[in-house]
Amino acid sequence: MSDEGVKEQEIYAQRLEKARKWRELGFHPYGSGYRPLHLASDILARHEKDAPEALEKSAPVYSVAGRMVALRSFGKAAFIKLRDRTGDIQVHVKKDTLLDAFELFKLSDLGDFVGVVGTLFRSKTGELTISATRFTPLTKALRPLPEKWHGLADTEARYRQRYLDLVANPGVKEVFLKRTRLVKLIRDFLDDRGFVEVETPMMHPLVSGAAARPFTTHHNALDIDLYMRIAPELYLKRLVVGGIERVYEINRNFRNEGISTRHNPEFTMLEFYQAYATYEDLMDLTEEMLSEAASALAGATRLKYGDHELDFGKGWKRIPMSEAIREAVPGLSDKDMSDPDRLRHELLRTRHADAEVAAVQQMTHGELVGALFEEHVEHRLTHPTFITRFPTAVSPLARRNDESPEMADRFELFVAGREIANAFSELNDPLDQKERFLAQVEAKRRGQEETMDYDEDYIRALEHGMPPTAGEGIGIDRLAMLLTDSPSIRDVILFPLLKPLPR
RNA sequence: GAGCCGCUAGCUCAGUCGGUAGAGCACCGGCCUUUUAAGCCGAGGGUCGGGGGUUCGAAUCCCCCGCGGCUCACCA
Repeated sequence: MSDEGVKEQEIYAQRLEKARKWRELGFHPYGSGYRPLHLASDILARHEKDAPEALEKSAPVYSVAGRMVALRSFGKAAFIKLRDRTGDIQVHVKKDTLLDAFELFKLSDLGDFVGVVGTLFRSKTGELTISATRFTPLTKALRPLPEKWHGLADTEARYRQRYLDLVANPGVKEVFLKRTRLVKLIRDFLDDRGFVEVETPMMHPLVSGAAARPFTTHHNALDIDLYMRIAPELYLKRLVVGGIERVYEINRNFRNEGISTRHNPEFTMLEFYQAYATYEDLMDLTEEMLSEAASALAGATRLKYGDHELDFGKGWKRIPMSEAIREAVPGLSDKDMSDPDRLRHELLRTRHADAEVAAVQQMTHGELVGALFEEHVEHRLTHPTFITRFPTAVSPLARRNDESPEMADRFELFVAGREIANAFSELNDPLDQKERFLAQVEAKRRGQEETMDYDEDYIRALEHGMPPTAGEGIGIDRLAMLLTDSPSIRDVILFPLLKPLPR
């Protein structure tokens, strides 16, 4: 506490002193067992239409408890606002009515938790208000709340001290409640369709399921290094092999990469797998699931996200990646798309730095297509759009297309210029999967960091037979961003990773 | 990892040309028994992110560092 200003220490000491006086008067400043009988929003709803005279006649008695979030004092009387989990309700305290208990009120501060019993009336301005006949101190807050009008604006403080952000900034709680409703809605949607929710390991002996750099950890008793999972994919597909034909998991993935407004090192992913389905079936399913989510959470299938208006109404565009690129880059013909040199030339028009040119020179055909897509198409996909037909080279777990084996039966869903979902018909041919793993191992040997390990047991599982299956991953945080109009992933993660403060 | 912007009282922010620190809220004291950011009077509160430099004099100009935000890169 040595880094605090003199004033904050003073406030702290003053409030400690008030807590001591509460004790003297027989009230534990950190007591327990107090049970309020009513909730703020229930009371307000029940008497919404009651006229002042009617209330005066019936004089209903209510008992509430909450944090004191506003205080307007007149010396021998005051209006305070109590906040419980449902909302705020105004309380009027008067010396005449409270008698000795008025002393308890005078020893309370903004931020304290108190319990109040009293009769409901309408104040002069018409607001439903409880006139306190009993006032019970419950918890003394030793530190002051942030400024009442502007709230807590400092972004870093908001993330580091989310508890204050939640108290001081209206709307923050709403965002997180919406996120919770989103997850519940997805669970219900999948459960209704016969999917089974499971939990698979977060600590993996191998790096698998995605192209990403992992966190490493260590198990002491076994004396082995483990990787925090970057994706649950291979475990979930083992379960399909085992007969859980529809399976899903909503859980954290960990990727040891940069942090940005769209990236947190740990993020929540929905992954689901459905036997006897194709990636095309999953486009239908995704469309249904997300348009339902949008209507339920945002109230409509059209919703505002930043400067965009997004239309989640059904009938989303489905367009092969190479076609999307040709639309965006007028000079490219269908034939050009299969000519790596032509694509390389196209990419070099915008990349001039030595390192960039060198990177382009090394790219495979599939990587060139991917790079062109990211450069010319991705950011323009505002409304939900399925991009299909990804190069097999960048889809090591996806099934080859029967007509063009160099392309995979895969799609990614883009909304507001961002990837929201990634899905494909699963590769269930163990021999092909073995080759793809070997190619990954070879890529790692060449120095590529984001590659998968060879997973022998997974091949073994496939050798026992996995039914034709399609699988999908949906980034829950990013979806929550869209549905809550949040500009940063940190606005939808309660405690995003921040650099620890020194000392 | 790179670029740009920011960091001043507990909170939200001013601070002019370089002249020695300000407001509102919060807090403390006084007045006030129907307020809605209550009001009126008074007081206290500062390592101006840290360090170094220029200068008679630095919150202000220069350099280094730290932390954060945004953009880019990597990625989902």
